[in-house]
Amino acid sequence: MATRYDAKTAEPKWQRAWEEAGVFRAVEDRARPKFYALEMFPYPSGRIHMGHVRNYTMGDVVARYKRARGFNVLHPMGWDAFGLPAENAARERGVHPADWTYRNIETMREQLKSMGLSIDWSREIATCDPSYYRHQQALFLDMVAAGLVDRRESTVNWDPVDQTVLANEQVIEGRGWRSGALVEKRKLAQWVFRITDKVESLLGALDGLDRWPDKVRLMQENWIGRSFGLRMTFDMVTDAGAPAEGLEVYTTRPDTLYGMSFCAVSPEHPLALAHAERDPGLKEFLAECNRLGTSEEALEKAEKRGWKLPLQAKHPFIEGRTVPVYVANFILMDYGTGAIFGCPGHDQRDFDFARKYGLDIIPVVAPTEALDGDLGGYVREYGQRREVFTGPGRMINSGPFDGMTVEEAKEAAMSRVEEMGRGARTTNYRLRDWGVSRQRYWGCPIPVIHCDACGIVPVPRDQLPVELPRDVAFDVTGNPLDHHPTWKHVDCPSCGKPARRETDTFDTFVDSSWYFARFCAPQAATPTEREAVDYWLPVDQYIGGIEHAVLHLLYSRFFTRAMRDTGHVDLDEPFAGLFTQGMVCHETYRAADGGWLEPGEVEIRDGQAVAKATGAPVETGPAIKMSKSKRNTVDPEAIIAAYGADTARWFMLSDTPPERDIEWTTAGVEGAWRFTQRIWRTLDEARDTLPPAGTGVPADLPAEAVDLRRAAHKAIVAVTEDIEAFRFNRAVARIYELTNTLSAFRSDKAGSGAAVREACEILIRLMAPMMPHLAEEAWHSIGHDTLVACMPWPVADAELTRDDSVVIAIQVNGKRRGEVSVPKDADRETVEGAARRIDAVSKVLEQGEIRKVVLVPNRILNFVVAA
RNA sequence: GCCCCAGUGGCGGAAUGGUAGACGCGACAGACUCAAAAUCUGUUGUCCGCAAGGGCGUGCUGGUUCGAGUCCGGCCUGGGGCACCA
Repeated sequence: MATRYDAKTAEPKWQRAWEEAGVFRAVEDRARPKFYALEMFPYPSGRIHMGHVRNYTMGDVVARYKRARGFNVLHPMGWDAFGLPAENAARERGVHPADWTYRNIETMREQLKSMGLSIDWSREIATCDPSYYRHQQALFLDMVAAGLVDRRESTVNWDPVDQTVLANEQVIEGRGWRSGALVEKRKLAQWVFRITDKVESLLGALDGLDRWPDKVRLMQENWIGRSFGLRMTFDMVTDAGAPAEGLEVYTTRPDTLYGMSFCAVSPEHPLALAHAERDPGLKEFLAECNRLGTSEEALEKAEKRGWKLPLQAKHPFIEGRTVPVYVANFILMDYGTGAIFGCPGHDQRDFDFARKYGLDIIPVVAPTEALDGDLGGYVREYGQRREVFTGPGRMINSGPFDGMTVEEAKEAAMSRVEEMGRGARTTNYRLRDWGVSRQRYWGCPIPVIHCDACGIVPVPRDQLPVELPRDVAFDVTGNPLDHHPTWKHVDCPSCGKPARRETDTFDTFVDSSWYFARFCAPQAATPTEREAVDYWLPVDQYIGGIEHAVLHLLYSRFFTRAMRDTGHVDLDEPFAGLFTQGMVCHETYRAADGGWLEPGEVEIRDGQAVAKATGAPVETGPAIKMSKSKRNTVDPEAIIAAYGADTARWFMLSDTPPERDIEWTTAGVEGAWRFTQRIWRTLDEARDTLPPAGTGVPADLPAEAVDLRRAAHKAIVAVTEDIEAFRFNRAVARIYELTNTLSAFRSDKAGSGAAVREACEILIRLMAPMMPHLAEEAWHSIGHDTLVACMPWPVADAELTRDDSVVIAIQVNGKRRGEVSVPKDADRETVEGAARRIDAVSKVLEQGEIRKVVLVPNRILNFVVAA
């Protein structure tokens, strides 16, 4: 009889058994309810990391659990395989991006398989494979035909290190999200997806995503940034009094029009550019603004600067009133019209600007306190304040609007401007169209041809895929495709004359915006197979990191809509359920010289962390996200080799709620490993007393055995609820409880063998989604020749999960004074009588008069006593 | 600056407005052992007490309630998101 569970031999054995039985192969079956479980697919960077282990463990628990619940489960895996690191590897190590990528995929596939995931590997896809990206090219052509794509000359964020365009979403604090380089602005023709065409749908449908975290929905809402306001045009005159072209502004505070004391335009505004032609000082000012760009906003946070134009804007409501017009560094060209009117009374930036340039500060909204008090004094002192009033109140200094609320005044002002024919109510969005052109080699080629005679010509369908050439040079900056001697030279499909291929490739977010649909029929000759996607989509449970809360998830939602428009799917929302898991963290270790040490290089001697090699003391830092730069990573492969996959999986699920960050600790892993052994030992010890597999539970059991059954059946209810609610840490605690109960039970108790067998089998099946290999080994060891992976989820017997008696807490004035055990649903008299027999209770009751007795059935009894 | 979220033992964390601290880690004590490891048993919020028992305890502070970790107001701290967004 084995006394130790040997993961090293058991895990590969059961992985082979699952594979040979084809347990996880998904086949459409309309007779059964489907469940599509998906984790965000990995970028093949080289090796899996602990974040992957956590992500895929959670997904695997869900997939295995749903399978046991009778669902036809699709649980695929693929590779987000295009991207910059492959090209960097080519530059740095001379290895071809394709070779580097496919080699990494090989390695990582084996690593993932060693985790024992219930993946249907027959559906594996890699986005860098022509068999995938040819369909992406076809989708693009369909989207062009459907009017969802534009080619636009636009100002783009240019990453000078990566030599590529970045989406606004990819610019973080003014720096490229991958390179970290300061981003510059450039004009470039590029392809854009018209995501703003779908903005109302993308925003409105968020409400229906009730199985998404509120946080993610809120982040998407903020990203889309809808606001309601007014576009209006001011008449303009030159300082000399000559008429000039009108200025269109956007405002969300038309109620404050009477407080207007200046207008301002963005440094990129045509008006600013036009005046700069004649004004060298302005030109220099614009250059300075441009240098600041979108970056370092913190540096210049307080510094609001303007340049006065020789123009005046006429107030639309006040005859004869004009205000100066500035170019100001805080106006964004991309938002609204790139021009504003300033009301320093009720906007902090306008206020700061007005103070700096000595402009009028006119309060036009007053809070109730001011209205009730000395309003004149309030107005006189307003300009001396440091902060403006932006709250609700009533209008002052505003002619016909005086006395209105802010909301009423907004309506009134907008109506009046509209009646005057000077403007219209509009809805404005922060969201901008999605530029997808990248000057990269290792991406999906954009399937168009530029012809001098015909313009832009789509590549004919029968010529897809446009394949990447293999022979490219990486020792040049910019796009290697552009430098290829022959690839871009083709004949125009339309007129036959020499023409040029588009050498830009797609943003890799395009690749990941539809892969979930491709998994439904990965071999299909068309991008999707309608039968398959209609059956499998939407993804029922999607799991990934919060870092994709905006970009990937918003793009995928857009793409699904675009695929519906082009007939490839018949739904709007790709992910019915979303879960965002926390990061995996670890302590950091720093040597005296400032260098970081890996966890494996550090040990504790006499309570002090020291470097193993030198014995020198090491400074221990707080647990932060595992990263190569801080060297606080732990290699999953080493952990799996040392402890087994089940231990790693169990650790990932224990203790910490899945949405929070988890700290990886050696003690924790060892604890998880000890538990696998403990389960094995417990089952091992019970085994000899068990009746044969398949033996039913007799009706006449000893009382202790009935208690054991109760514990087991209650565990079914609890674990089921916890898995359904993504509370894996609690499910784990329930399994500990059941194990404790089982190991404390004297299994030789006459006549209770069947109950012990039942409890063992329940324990094995409840832990199977989390520790699948151990479960199979244990299942086999107690006499089964089936696979747990194919067993249905245990069903709790309601008779056994119901309690006949309950313990009720007795309180006096809300303070706990004792407890009584009474039959379930006992009436007030019974409970109160039992409570009065408790000394501690009766003693206190004697000291005062009972005013009230509150009974919460089966929970609590509270005497309210007056002293 | 604005918008979210979170503050509970030594630690990770439990707790439909109803017995705060489940479960795990760590620690301590004991058993087994020549010894250690492993394993098993017990204790483990804090203070007073030999004990029985009692006082105090969920960041701070008010409130609602018979009853608040949970709900409401104000504050403090930490984390995340957005940001010259008109």
